[in-house]
Amino acid sequence: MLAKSSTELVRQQNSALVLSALRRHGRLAHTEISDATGLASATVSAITADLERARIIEKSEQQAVSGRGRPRVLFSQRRGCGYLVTIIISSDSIQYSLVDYAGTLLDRFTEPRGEGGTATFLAAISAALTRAATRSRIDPARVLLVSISSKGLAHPAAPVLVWSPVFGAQPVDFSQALTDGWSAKVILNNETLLVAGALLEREAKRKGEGEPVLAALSLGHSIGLGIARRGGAGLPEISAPNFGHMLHMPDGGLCRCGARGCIEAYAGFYAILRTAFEVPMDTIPAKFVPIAEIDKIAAGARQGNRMAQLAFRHAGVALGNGLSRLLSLHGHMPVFITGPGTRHYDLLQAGMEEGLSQTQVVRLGGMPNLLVVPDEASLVFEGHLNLAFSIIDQDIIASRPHMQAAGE
Amino acid sequence: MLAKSSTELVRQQNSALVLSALRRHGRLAHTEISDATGLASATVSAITADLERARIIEKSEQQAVSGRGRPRVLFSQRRGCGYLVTIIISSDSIQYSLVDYAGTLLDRFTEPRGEGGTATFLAAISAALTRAATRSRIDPARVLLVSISSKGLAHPAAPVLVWSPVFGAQPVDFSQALTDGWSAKVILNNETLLVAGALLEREAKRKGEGEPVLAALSLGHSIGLGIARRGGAGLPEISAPNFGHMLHMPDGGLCRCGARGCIEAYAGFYAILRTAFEVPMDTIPAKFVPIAEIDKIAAGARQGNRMAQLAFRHAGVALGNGLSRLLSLHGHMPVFITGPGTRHYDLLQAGMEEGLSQTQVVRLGGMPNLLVVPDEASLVFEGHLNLAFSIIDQDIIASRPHMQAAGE
DNA sequence: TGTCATTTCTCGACTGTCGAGAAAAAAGCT
DNA sequence: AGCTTTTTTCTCGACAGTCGAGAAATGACA
Repeated sequence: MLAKSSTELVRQQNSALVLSALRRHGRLAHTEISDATGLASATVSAITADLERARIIEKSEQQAVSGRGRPRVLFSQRRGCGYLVTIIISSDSIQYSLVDYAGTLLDRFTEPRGEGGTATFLAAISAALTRAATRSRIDPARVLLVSISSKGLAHPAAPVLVWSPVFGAQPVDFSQALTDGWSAKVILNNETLLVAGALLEREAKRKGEGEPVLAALSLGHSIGLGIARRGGAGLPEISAPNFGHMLHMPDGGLCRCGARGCIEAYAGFYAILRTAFEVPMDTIPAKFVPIAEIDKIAAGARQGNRMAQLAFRHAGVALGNGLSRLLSLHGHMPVFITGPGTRHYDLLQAGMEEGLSQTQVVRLGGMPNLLVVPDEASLVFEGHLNLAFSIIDQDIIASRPHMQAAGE
Repeated sequence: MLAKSSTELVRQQNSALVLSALRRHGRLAHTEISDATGLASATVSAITADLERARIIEKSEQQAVSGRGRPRVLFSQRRGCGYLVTIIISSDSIQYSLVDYAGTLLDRFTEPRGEGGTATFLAAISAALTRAATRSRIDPARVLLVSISSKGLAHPAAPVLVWSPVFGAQPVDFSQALTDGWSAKVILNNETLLVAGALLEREAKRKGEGEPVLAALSLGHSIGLGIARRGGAGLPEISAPNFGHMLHMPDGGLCRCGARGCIEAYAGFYAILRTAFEVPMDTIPAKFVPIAEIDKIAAGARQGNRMAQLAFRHAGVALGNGLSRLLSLHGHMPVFITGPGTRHYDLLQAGMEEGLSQTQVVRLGGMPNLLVVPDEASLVFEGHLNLAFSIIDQDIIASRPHMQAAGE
């Protein structure tokens, strides 16, 4: 059933519009907000007055010199309105970032990922969270959101890691990482999903609207994929398919996940290693492969080593076949390739194109655009900020029963 | 960018809500509308008055006897408000249905699908359309929508068949089927997409809300798949992946589409025939296989014929592998199986489960629910009506600049 | 014939957007 | 210095929409 609408929802929607304009462009004057949102000047006045009264935005100190005329008054988010913590979990370390409501980074530190089970893992995160808050003298209750990303499969609704390279099928419930005094909402997303979201936003900024849909493919020890789509209402929809463990080849090579024939079992770093050294395909894969090892194989391949070349070719074909299936099931879209594996994209490319070219969608719609974007780390953080602040803004607006007097 | 909102959009949204309630339940009284939509009684009064003035709905003649109290006044769509034509294209025939705005079937006839190219094909449709209109003495200008379905790949935006079993990659633009005097919008959708939409609606009616997402799989000469999802705003999102021609096996059997290794080349009727009779896999597939032929093979399989059994098993594995990839890329969901091929589901089932069981998503999330729903034809028509009327209602509401006086 | 139960309709309060013009405030000009 | 110009912000009244409460309508029932 559809949802009913009312005048109050109109105000909510338009307030969200103003906040998102502020997010996208940072510090805007009254007229600029009006231009960016399409709202009438009078409406912008009403909304900014409300938001200012509610201490969500504030008139900026520094005024933009605009030449003649009445000087502009710039609005921006009130920094102290709330805080965000992002946690980026990678195979060997965990990076914590504390960000204020205006989007500026206040603190960042990285801790090695310890040994042990999920309990000690969660305890370590819990401790790090408290450390982050106390170090910047911030009351944990004022942290509105903790945004976590990891490789692996996240539960669609709850902040639970359903499968991960490290803990396997043992679920990790991150909501347990919040101790007393914390009231933040916790979200967990696949890392490459955030990359896709960030790329969609970047493209939209670069050229008006940009791609309506795109995929991000992360190449590394494991294989990740995210899809971002500009939905009907204008807000982006992002999803993280389980691409790395999609079936590539029935009864194929053994994968870390325990299944056989996953894409990752052909295109992950450990798989490239396995093929290059002619280790049997049913060998339990290496837990961790230093990137230097892969670089060595790549160097060999570039110098003519047949098995090394074959390893990359097989990886490319697995990726290409997988992408062809992606296009079959999700429609045509450009693919942005990122992650440490992009260093050896030259060795993968031919195989990928071979793996793609056979399917009907590619024969009809042509080869998809394959673009390499090496700097994965900044994309992940960008994706965190995009997603987290859109949720925070939404929550803040929705949680105010009636704007009315908030006192001054 | 988000869209701005305004009070007028609120009215549009709520009018649509009222109309959709009327669609779903048929003939409703003031209070019932209020209950179904959640709108205040006064609001329902305002909206129904508007819609009545605009001659979109009308007070029904027959009154429901409700016991004591002021008698209820039932509203329903005004039949003459507009008309809908649905065209269901199958491999050997084309079925035309004329439906009035209230959803009642006025006329239906089926014509054999002639020989010849796209031009004669379109001309035949054009002629049939005019015939449908004149036979019921309806001005073609009052047909608001022509909703077409076919197997194959439809263009996401325009009513163009990008690939079809009959015409191959030669595009068919159905908007050319409208001659002078017709002003209807034309939409084209994959047949199985409509099935998925109909199933989603059925499930929602059966139990509150029902499945949030489901897939429909159609088994026949070709293989079709549709996905229906209850979206964030409550309105269903449906999509038709190119499942039948997704890659099953690299360098595999030759498919009708010209590619190799498509799922259809293993699970379509012609593929079952090919395997059962041990015809080489690179043989150009049969244009058309009578269902009796498949029934014969199935009977043989049930009596122990090894090759016949193998044919169905291979088909099942291809479908199962394909579905496992669907779940990997779209998340877990139940699969409703329909089409003439369901008659032999008993022979396919084991292979499908084998093909599904290997992948990580299935190992983690369990085997998806596989449900057989044989009556495909009524699902297709139901899907046409659901989709068409939601579009028609939307258009009607949006196209009225300002309700105001519409005269009496 | 009068009362009752139930539904529909109407009124006033409230919230929201919009366009137009008034007010503000700095730069430029004489 | 004082006036004009220019640009931005603010304010006011008109208009559209929803909602709750209560009035009006109307057939059933005693």
